[in-house]
Amino acid sequence: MDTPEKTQITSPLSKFEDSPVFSYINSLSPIKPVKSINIAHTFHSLSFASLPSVFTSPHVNSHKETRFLKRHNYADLSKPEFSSENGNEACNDERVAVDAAQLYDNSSELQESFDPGVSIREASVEPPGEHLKLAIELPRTLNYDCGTPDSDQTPRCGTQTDTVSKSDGTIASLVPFTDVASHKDSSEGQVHLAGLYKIESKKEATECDWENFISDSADLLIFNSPIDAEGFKELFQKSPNPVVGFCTSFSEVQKMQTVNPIGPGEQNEKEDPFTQPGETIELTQMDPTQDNLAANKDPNKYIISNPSKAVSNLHRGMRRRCLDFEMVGARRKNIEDGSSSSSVGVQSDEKITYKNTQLVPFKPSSDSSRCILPGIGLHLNALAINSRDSKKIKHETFSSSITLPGSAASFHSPTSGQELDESLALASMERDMDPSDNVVPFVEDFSQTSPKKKRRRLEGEAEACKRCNCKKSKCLKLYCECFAAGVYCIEPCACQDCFNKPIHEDTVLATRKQIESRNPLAFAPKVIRTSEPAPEIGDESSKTPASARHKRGCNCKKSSCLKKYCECYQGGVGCSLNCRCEGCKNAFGRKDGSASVEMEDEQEDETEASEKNGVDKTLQKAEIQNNDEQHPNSALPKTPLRFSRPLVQLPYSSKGKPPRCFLGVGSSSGLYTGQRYGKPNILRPQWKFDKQFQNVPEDEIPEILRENHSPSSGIKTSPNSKRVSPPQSNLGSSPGRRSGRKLILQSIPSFPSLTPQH
DNA sequence: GAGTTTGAAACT
DNA sequence: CAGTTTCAAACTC
Repeated sequence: MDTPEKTQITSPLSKFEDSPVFSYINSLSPIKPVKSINIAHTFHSLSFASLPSVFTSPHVNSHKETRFLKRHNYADLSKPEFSSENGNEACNDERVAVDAAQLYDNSSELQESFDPGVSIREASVEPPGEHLKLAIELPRTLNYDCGTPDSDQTPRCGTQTDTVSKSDGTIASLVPFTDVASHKDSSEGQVHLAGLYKIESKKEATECDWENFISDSADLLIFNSPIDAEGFKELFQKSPNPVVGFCTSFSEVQKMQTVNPIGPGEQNEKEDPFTQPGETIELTQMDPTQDNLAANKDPNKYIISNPSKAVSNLHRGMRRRCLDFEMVGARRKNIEDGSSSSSVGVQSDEKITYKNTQLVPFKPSSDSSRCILPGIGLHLNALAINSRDSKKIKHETFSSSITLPGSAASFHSPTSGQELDESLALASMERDMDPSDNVVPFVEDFSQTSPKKKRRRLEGEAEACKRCNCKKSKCLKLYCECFAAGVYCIEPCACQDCFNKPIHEDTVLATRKQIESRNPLAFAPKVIRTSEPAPEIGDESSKTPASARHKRGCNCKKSSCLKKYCECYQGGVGCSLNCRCEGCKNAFGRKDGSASVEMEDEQEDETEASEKNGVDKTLQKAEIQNNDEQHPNSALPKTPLRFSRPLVQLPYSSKGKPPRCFLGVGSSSGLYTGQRYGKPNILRPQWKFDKQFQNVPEDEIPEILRENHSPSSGIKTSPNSKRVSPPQSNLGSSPGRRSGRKLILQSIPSFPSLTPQH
């Protein structure tokens, strides 16, 4: 502990322990000093362990060591009994370790003190090196954590945490805890983790009822991130070392539950910056047996150990714009930063979980950008992972996660990618977007490796989300579909040097602002829809078939507006006067207004349904005419994304691409910001949803649109836009003017955008 | 899957 | 504001 208080306290304590008086007292007390305890491996030992922790003297260190030793011992010792007891001890040891960490300032002292106690136990079983190593590392890590203001000391250490957190403030607090612990292992769990507590009790009953434990823990874990939980499960199940003592496993489990990918040893290594390289090396060498430690030698790796890998993979998988919990993200961030505390950090996670289970849905944190959706699974935005990496990860695990609000956990089963896709799709389908929801669930296809393939695949499927393939734009320009849609790039994206990721949030937002400064409507939906038939839209537009129009109009020269090159066509809208296209043959409506399939339908139907139908018809016709990819709305029913809301309602089919999965984004900037921005505006990705006309009942119309802006008005506002001015500007200009007709930006209202958040 | 075409976006 | 370049999607083979 960096804190002087601790050090002060510790030193006296250590002195006290060292003092003959202390030894004398120990001899008198029914409880024997840790050393003796260690030998006995009995509950008493546990209680003792707690005591030393209080004192923070070398005993503490010994305990730490013992903990690790215990692990090994367990490994060596197949006996369940020992394991259970040891586990208890281990827990105690951990606590002790924590305490020691606080005291750790004098690492040398710890080591020294540590040696004797440890030697007794360990001598037989393990090489002292490990213990020393562990002891050293732990205290360091702990110290580190303590030093960091942010570090969640309490949460980090499941049972241990309590002691740790308390220790920060006062050592005394530790004492009671230790006492409790001494009585029962479970006591620790009680203090901090109810869920854990159960587990511990189970331990006693059976050494390794891991599955049960996992299942139990899973519940707890789910809230944090279902993925993690599963990952943990996998870890446990897969754990190559059955040997791992119960205690060890338990502690690990806790850590794992906490979502900390890094195992204890690993964590230590990460924290290594504090540790001296030489020491660490020695220790690792000392313990060749410990896979985790050895593997973890690489400080750069988040997770080395097998179990940790699974977890890490899972986390990596969750990449997308949305984060499960900020907490998680924060944690990860911390980890990345190196600030993350070791095992302690993990434990903290646990704590958070059980405490915050409620929180899970969503935290509006400062980091909000990451967390878009409440309850949405988080993609480790915090972790800056290259899309490439993610791809790699995919193979191992479902790289991308779907962030479904609420139930993310359910979806994150470590199943095959297809299953995930399906589950995701289902989830998305099941999940209706609440008007309040900022985020729109997006589903991604994990199975596909190449973006194109994915895209195509998804195209067929209404659900698919778009993925970009940017190579030079860094996904920070409107060229990038993801960026344009206001969403972060995700694993499936094949982009290179992508900056459109949560890690680069600042850059993304800055760029976004910059672009908006140039063109306020840059992120506005490209297609504007009118509730009523086109007449409003433009002079000619009135003739145009589609109720919706492209805000800027197209500029097609060669495609005759019959291919997706044409944004109007792509959006399923007819060309309007604003269009400068040549040889327009837009199936949805020619610029000259000649071909309007929809006109009739639209005129008749102002209602959503009617409009939709019209759209569908138009689309169908278009297909017929063009033989293009587009499918009529028929896809709609299939679309997983069908949202209760209008946003999603539009048939994606019109576009070859399914609407991209987007996170709900509030204002234009909002996509990235997500909830931060406060208003749960309906966000639509301009994206392809926009393009498709959506008839949105007024009710459904985003507040922004309703309240303020007639869409048209918004359009007009664009100062810069040459094109920006909507062709329908006439329409838009007067919201009230035309009977009830409303022009609505399908996509998220970008206008209020950027500013609100920051 | 690679290469071409296309038009929007960005730049000058 | 117009012209040019850049870019990535759409498309073709």
